[in-house]
Amino acid sequence: MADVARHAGVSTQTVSRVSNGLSNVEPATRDRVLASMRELGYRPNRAARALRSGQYRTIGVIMFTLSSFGNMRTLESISIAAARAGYSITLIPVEEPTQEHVTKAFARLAEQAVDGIVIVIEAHFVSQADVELPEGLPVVVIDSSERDDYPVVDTDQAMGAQLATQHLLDLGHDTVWHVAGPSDSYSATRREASWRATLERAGRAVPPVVRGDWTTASGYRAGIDLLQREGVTAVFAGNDQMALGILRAFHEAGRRVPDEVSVIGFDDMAESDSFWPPLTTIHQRFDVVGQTGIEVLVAEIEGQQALPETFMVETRLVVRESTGPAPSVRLA
Amino acid sequence: MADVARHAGVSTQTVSRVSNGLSNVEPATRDRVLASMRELGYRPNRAARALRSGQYRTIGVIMFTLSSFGNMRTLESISIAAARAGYSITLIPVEEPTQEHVTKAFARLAEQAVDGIVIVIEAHFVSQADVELPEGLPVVVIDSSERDDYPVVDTDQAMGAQLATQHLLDLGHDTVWHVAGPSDSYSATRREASWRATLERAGRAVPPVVRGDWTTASGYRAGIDLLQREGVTAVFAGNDQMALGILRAFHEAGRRVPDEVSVIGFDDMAESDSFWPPLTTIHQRFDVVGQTGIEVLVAEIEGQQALPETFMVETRLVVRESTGPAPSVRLA
DNA sequence: TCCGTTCATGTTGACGTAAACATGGCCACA
DNA sequence: TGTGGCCATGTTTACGTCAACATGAACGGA
Repeated sequence: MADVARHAGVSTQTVSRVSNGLSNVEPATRDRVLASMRELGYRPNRAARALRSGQYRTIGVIMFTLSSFGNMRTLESISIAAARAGYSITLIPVEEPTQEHVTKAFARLAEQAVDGIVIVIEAHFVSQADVELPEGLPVVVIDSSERDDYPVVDTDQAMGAQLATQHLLDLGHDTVWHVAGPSDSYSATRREASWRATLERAGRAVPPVVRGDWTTASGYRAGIDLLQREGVTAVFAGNDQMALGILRAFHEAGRRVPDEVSVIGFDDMAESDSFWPPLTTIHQRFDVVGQTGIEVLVAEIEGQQALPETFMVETRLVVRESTGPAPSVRLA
Repeated sequence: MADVARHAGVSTQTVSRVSNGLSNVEPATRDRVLASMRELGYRPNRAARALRSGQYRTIGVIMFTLSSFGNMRTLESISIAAARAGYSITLIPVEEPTQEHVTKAFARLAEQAVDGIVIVIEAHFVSQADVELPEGLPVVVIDSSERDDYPVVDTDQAMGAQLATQHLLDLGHDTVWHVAGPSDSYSATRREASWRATLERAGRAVPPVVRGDWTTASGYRAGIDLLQREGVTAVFAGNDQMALGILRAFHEAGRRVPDEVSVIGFDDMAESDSFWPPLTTIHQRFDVVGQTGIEVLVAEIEGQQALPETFMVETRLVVRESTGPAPSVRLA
């Protein structure tokens, strides 16, 4: 900066003003400084700027590494929304979904140079983690339980599960089986509870839950399990990957979808429309979730104390070809 | 820091020494300082540290937003490897794969506080982009053409395409059709060239290339195209997503896989083993690519000038159920 | 006992930037 | 013509940390 100032024949302060686009600089001076900056290849030093201003213009994102379609999409929209708001994204990965690694990740986070953080981690890990977030650091929590300490942005899981279950009931199925995600997952339990509530509200029998772990392999196992049960005509899978595994199990057994059994997923992965058959599913607006998260966080960083609040993002039913009328209805 | 020093009754320099784990501090003093740090909730200021040392301990990653399975996996392994090496990751997203957005992203990158950068972008965008990388900034390029200015880490695309093509020839197919990725993609053209070379080396006819754009939808269109051609018994898809689209087109037309036509993919997505039928494909070691990239970059940052060099990561054939003997062979 | 060495700890200054305050020229209005 | 105010620009200083040098106590060997 001093070099630029000397080269342009002005003071460093003037260079600083030009660099920050402040108003009160003579156009001629500004041009001279800009020319010198270009010529000397000047780049403002972020560290010095941050040290002086106390602002890093950086947001930390802590998440289970991009193992899932949803996380990946969320991260994508977070990073784009942050870039638009003039913030960088620092990624703090959690190597494995264990308490130990979550705690480690939060420790790394604590020594980061960030103005605020986005937490995209299963709630029970966060609460159990030996977390010492720097006081006063703005935080927003995504896809987790409601909290009274931080704002939360979440997909309306209950609405989605209800849409899925109701869709199948509307097609004439007596009841709907559910292949749920792991019981320690907040999303999984919310979807499961809403599925159950929807069945009960309709006065239907609630079949036992088949438990998976979000992977296609667990879906496949669940599918084999379901094949051995009587009267399974409709299955609501906790996510699209498990739905894919279920479809595979049904194919292998020669069980026709949707003629004999309907399958619905949750997420609407990019590939779901090309599954065989194309998967009826619940579309999640991960882009909206990420964007809203950043908006809330930036408001917290730049504005006043944001009130802890929960922002719900809607879901939408996408009907494709893996769901159809119940077999008995068809016969009638 | 001054508060901690006062509280512990030492100088700030001693606090600094404790904070950095330097050797020459009396154990009793160290404990006293640590206690004060804890009590006052002291966190070292990264900006000041970076300003003083000239090191940010941060690596920038510029990539087309996590649109593809491969990018996502690569980013995952990059972030974990970086964390292990004591570096943070700053993500610089490219909103859309256009020249304009790539240039914008590089502009943002230039004002980042990073010690080095990983470029995960199609080569032709990088060369055409109006890129002014800060001089002397260590760089590693992933999944791109060889360069003489920066080290490159790349999957051995040629080997993978050869494995795929040869696998189908070995099964008795007369030739192998190819659904390629976009012609401006470096990976796509390398796979295509290797497929062609393998066929020619075996003295087989080289069918016209069917062009896709990596998406399942384009694979579906390619599949419909292939259905109208004569003598298609083996298809090598440029990636698993297009393979999925092809499978769907074949299913809809009642063409049996692999009895009537074999399909092989490239990537080995997490879901590929649950496609119907489970997809034979080429497994890419994205984890190794990311990890190697960070190793090379960190060596460049911390060590001497790394010689520009290309690191090849091997691929591997994963045989599942979407490929089988050629129909004519079966009849014989 | 004296001097040199070692080691724990303290003092000073600089990294690059920008806020706060200072300066001096110019213009408008009385 | 004098005076007050505005505006472009300059000067000073502090942000938090750590390298370099300074200090002084303790200890060992002659």
